[in-house]
Amino acid sequence: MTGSPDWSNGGPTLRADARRNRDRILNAAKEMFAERGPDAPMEEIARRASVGVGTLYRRFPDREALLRAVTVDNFNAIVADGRAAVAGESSAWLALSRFLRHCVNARMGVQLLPNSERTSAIIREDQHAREAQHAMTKTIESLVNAARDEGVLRQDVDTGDVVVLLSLLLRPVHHDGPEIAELAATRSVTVVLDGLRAQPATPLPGRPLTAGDLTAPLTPES
Amino acid sequence: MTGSPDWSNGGPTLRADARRNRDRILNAAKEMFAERGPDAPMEEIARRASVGVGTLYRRFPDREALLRAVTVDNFNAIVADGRAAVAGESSAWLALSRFLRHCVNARMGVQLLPNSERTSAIIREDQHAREAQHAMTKTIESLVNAARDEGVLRQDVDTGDVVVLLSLLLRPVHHDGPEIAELAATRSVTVVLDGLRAQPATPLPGRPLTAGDLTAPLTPES
Amino acid sequence: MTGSPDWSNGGPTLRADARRNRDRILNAAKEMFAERGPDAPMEEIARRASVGVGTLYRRFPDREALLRAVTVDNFNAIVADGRAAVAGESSAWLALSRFLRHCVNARMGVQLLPNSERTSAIIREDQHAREAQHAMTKTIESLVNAARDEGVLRQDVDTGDVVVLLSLLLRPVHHDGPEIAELAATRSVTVVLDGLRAQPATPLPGRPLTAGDLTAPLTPES
Amino acid sequence: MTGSPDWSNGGPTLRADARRNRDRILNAAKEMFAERGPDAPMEEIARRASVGVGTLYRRFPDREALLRAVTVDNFNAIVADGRAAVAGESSAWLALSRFLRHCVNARMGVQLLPNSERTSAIIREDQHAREAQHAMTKTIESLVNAARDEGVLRQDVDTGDVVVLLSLLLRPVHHDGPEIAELAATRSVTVVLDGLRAQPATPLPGRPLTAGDLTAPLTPES
DNA sequence: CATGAATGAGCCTTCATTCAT
DNA sequence: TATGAATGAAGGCTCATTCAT
Repeated sequence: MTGSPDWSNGGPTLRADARRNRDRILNAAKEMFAERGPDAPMEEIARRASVGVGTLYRRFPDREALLRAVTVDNFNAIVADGRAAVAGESSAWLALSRFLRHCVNARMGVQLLPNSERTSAIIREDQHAREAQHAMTKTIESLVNAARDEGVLRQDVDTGDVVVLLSLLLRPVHHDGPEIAELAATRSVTVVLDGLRAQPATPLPGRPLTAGDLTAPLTPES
Repeated sequence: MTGSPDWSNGGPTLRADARRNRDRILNAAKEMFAERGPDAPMEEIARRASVGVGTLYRRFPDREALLRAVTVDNFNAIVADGRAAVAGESSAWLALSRFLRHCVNARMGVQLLPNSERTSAIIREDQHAREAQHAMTKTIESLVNAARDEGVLRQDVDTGDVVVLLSLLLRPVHHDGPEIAELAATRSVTVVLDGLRAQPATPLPGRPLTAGDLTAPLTPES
Repeated sequence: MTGSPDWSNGGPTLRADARRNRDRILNAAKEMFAERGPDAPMEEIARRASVGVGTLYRRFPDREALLRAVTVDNFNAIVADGRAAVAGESSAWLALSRFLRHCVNARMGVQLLPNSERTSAIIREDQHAREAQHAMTKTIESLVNAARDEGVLRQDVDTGDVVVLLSLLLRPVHHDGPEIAELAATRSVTVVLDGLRAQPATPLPGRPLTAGDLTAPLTPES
Repeated sequence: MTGSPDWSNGGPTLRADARRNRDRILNAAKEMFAERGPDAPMEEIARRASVGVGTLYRRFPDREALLRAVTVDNFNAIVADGRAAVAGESSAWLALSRFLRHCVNARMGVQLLPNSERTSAIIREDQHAREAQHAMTKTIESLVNAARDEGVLRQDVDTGDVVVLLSLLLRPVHHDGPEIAELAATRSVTVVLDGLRAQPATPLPGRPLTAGDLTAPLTPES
């Protein structure tokens, strides 16, 4: 949940308790998908949300719907992070950098991401998800453009490259303990950020990946 | 398959045709696991190997055994890559760099990796896998140490860090076409490699991750 | 609903609006059972009656109760048809004939009939239904007896035979369009009626089926 | 099963035991569908066939497939009955009459019939079923035409009318015991047959229903 | 009272594994 | 030994029924 207003999720305003259930389910699903992948048993998700399966299915007619909702919510969270980063930092590079670090720290363990096979399919077929993805891309795009214009981000990089790197950093990796996991995560982002700075040792091969290289165009209807 | 001699895989030397079957199955499994994850249906794996399920189960008593075999084979492949890199390059940094690039290009799409949750469990419980992982770690360790001693690899990095980054780079990401996939892969490694060079802009947080931080100690028996 | 007085249905006189709900539900159920069989989802029935499930369950404690009510109502409708036929026709044969035609036309598509397995069970166990069925049988019996006495209905036929044939004619049959359905229905009754006339070509096998052959005896209590 | 040769059912010749299982399942399904309708639990069907559910599903990928197979088999049985009737009787009317009686006696209790809603859908979408239905219609058509030409069957009747009446007669009706059931069945056919004879008292309304009125045209492919 | 949300039992279907051919 | 059939446990989903609002 991204603190988005009532009507952003379950259609026309839900009864208070129903709304609460919807949120619990969404959170449980997010965790479960992160831990055990997109095939995690529905019943376990329900159990973790302290809800009967029936309730889960009333809110999300099938697994696809649930995956869709989680995907959209993840995209929204990223957008929120991006905005917060811009608001809270003095330079574009610091904003971008804070943004990446925050995504990695916060979502450590999320498994439904930009660029998983399943996510692609979801986005391809769902208007809602397409919009959320578009918003996310736009957010990252403005972070990237600003940082590049500022001259700290290397010039041969574009939005798509950053999205790809973010995707990689968000993949759940298993570690033997929280301390190691924490270290691995923060050190990895740092290395990547250093690799993204100007004065690069190695020119990047090919051409910059743009936002459009990764996202389906946002069609009006469909 | 890594062209490793007979005895490295299926125990006591197999008859030629039996051996051929084992290999077909292993390859089919590798592809299948890469494409559809570690829960890919056994029957599909058998079909892709052009073999009956029965035959598959004769060779690998259950899914775990198959996963184990694929894991070991993947580790071995990495070792082979590492050795080839050392042999083929004039400096340690070039070797490390070629090694990472090669892993990423070759295994684009592999899904059973160092540091997936399942892989951890397999390694924890299988002597064979443990040895293969150990060999892999040793290989990477020597690449890393040499490159750092040489002064091109940043000093605040250790083997574990590189393993983690390699794990991330090996995650399968879905892209809309082979061209994008290719670009995304090579550009990502390049950014990471640049991030791994000396004269880093940002000191890495915490302490270097060592080989031991990521791998279970190699116990005599099990 | 057969315009029967208040007390014939929902027990002690219902408030006007409550009564209206009961009727809407009953009608919805009748249609639904006709179209999709006795297992039609309760929620759909409720929806068609423009009522919440809760309301449905307040009126009819479970599916059985609803089936019972529909069954009774169907029996009552048949009785009413029979009486109307007697009143409106000059000869007993014409009355019987009009009765059958009318049942078929009106109830084209009803699925809860005399002689479905489920109906049998309902009648066996419900005093109310038993009485309704008894009334229905009596009505048909008098039509049949009169027509036979008159000499137009063949002599080797009894009430049970007519009930069986009526049951068959009332089964819902699917047709590709309303015109075909209409033709099929009216032509079928006509053939059957011709088969029921005197001067039969073929003596009927066995013995006449009486009313009692088909209906449970009407026990005082239950 | 209609004693049809090996290859007429389960595709390329099945292993002997597999074939036996297929037949047991088909028979069990036929009985089950007859007794409890097309929603009868798959597990019960399997149990009655003394087979695991898995086996059932290996042979018939889903309920639809099973329904299809039973439908086709029922059509085939009717065709066989028709041919036997022609072969065994000296006049066309006797053949038609024996055909109807036999269908009714033999299939007393079958529930998947020409002209149930579900059957219509199956035929609409399955080439195989469409052919079987077509064969059935052809068979009945020749019986009907011959009998009408002979002058015993009433002239204002066509194939479609007979198919409709047969459909009605085949509906499963519940009776309190086998004796009553037997009587009801044979007496009903007899009445109908008498209604189908020439010198009808009542001209049939509308126009004769032809074969084409009831069956989808047999398209070359699908 | 009316409503619609929550619950959980039940049936459908898939697939890992075993076993007869 | 290779094959593919049979089995049954596990998980998806629906819907009858109960209960809080």
